[in-house]
Amino acid sequence: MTDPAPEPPATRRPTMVDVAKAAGVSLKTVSRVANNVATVRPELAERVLRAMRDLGFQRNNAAANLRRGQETSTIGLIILDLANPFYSTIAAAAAEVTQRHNTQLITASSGWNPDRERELVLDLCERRVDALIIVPTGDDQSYLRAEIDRGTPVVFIDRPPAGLDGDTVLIDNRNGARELVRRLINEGHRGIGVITDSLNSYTMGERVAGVSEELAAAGIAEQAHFTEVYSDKPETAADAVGRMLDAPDPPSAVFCGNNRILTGALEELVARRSRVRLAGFDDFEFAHLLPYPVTVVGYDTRALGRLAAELTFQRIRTSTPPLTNYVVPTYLVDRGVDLGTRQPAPRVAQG
Amino acid sequence: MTDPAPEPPATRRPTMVDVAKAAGVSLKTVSRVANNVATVRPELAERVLRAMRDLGFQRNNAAANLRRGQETSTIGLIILDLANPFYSTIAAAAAEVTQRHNTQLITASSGWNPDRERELVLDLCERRVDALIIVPTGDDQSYLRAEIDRGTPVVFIDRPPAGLDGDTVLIDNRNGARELVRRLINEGHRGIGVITDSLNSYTMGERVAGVSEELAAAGIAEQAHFTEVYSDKPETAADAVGRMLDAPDPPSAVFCGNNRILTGALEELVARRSRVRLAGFDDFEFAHLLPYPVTVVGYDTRALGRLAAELTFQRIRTSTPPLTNYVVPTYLVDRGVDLGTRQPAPRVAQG
DNA sequence: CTGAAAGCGCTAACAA
DNA sequence: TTGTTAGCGCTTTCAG
Repeated sequence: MTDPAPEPPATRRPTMVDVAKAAGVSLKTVSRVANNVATVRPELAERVLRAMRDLGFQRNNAAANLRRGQETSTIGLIILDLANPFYSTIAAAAAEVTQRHNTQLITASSGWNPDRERELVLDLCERRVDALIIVPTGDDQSYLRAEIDRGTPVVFIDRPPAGLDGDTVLIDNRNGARELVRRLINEGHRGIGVITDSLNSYTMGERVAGVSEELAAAGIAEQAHFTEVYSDKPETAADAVGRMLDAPDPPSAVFCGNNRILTGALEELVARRSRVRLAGFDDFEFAHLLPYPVTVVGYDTRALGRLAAELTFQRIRTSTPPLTNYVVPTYLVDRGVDLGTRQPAPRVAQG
Repeated sequence: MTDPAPEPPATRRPTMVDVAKAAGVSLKTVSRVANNVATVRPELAERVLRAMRDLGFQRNNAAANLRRGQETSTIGLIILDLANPFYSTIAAAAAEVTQRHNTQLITASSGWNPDRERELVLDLCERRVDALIIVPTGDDQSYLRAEIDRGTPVVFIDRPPAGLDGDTVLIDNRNGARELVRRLINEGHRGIGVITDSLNSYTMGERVAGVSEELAAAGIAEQAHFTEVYSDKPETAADAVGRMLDAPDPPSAVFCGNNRILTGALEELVARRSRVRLAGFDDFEFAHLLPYPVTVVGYDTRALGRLAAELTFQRIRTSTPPLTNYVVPTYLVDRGVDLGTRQPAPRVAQG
């Protein structure tokens, strides 16, 4: 009357107990083999390995980590937007480092939303990531205090945290801006237009501060035209440049705070067949093919991700050393194609 | 003589037991509160929540999942290279969908290495991801059979798997190529140059097949010049175009298999101040600013990631429906700036 | 060298 | 409504 114990459903994953049964050894021996403990008789080990292969055994790492204490071999990376090449480059560089440490990276985008950032931090902490790398947004990261005290290394990247000290890896925005403006000044420009987006962000604030410092040093601060655009659509920047050029005392050079503004401005200059000097922040993949000569501030984006990840592993190893702050240097590059003065009205394809 | 039991070290994370003790309730009540089970007296729940806040409690999700069975709320995404905007766009779109499902995405790059792909799959399976989304590389994904049978949904993206059937989300490469070639033919071109990289990849194979079909349909297959380049450096493509144009019977139009080849070819055409018709695959962010008119085959890259992720959740919900194969359509777009014939020798900045 | 028992932090049964 | 007990799959004592 009693049926034999039904076989476990085909879908169930084999556990170490199953492997032990199949190999005719104890659970512990299987565990030892799985962890490459040397003190197992080769013959037994062989039998266990065979059983593992036959059953398609895959250790449940969550269970192993649970018992073992910590070390999930997972790091959380919170960036602003993975669709943005700047951040995806950072993510790729960081992933390359974590990969070498047999650690996976969980990359999530906060989308410039501080609440979302907090949610993500919480979620990642509940997954017990070994460390966090964060591009902070908003003006308060003090909520991380508790987590850091609990021993989770946190490294900030691209922007420093607010309301809290922490390890950082930043770009030398201020110096980059200064160098670029110095270059324009050396070329003889005096009336310089400056187009930025919201100065609320640390990044843009630093860049503008660099511009201002250099203009002040040259004593030509009053001849500058500062404009802030409130949308990252290229047309907005195009309009801004247009207005500058149509003003009574137009600038002979324009500094753009980032590459979106730069390309927007460029479209306007191309359309006007202008020869105004164009320069700005951020190098990018096809910048050398822009249809207008530009000088841009470049930097090693990959270094940001790489340094942050390396610093992270350093912290995982030995905690509570002094705060570390890396600064990635910038350099100037000439990009774009100088096609000279042209006759036909240029056509800019829909973009 | 007996010291009092030492307090747990400050670093230890509080568990539900700690919370229960602090709130003066049982472990299970804490668990219920943590899981929003409604049947807890509000007053007790309040006490528990307070204790949680005071202790800074964060549930250990690994432990919860372990006990609960499956569902780690994690999906694995294996792409070829996160640093490539095509793949990071896919990752971003997929992440957006998983985020809505309260699921984190672990994105890893195989770097076109089939062994690495297998390692990553194994690692992700040991983490018990709920599903896998894979851009396959190499010519054998049959090793995934066992995993799929065990119930892990696997969706393939951009390329179909080999040695195995599976859900796929692909681009309509063949038709895109056909349409573009048809356009060139309609414009009157007969001698068409075709530059591709290694035809070993599914993607390029499909594109070239589309080109060939259309050329054959027009009866001008013999007038075509096919060239395969073996490096993805732009100069290689530039050289290839150069050789085509210097040949006895140069093409009047050139079809490039991807955007790296397209930009490489473009550099050569700009340098020669050529007016050869240029066209190719892949639209990209700043394509509308290329200093040369081009027509490219575009497609909704985000749709790839989005559809794959959505399909994945569908599969997690209800397994073993029939195989699904999405095909993302393509379209033609005109890009680049037509600056007409120009006088000064163009300067292409270092790139 | 091997195994039995305990327990990581949590949830699912089953009482009370 | 609340608590008790068992146990997820694994590793860690500690005996054999």
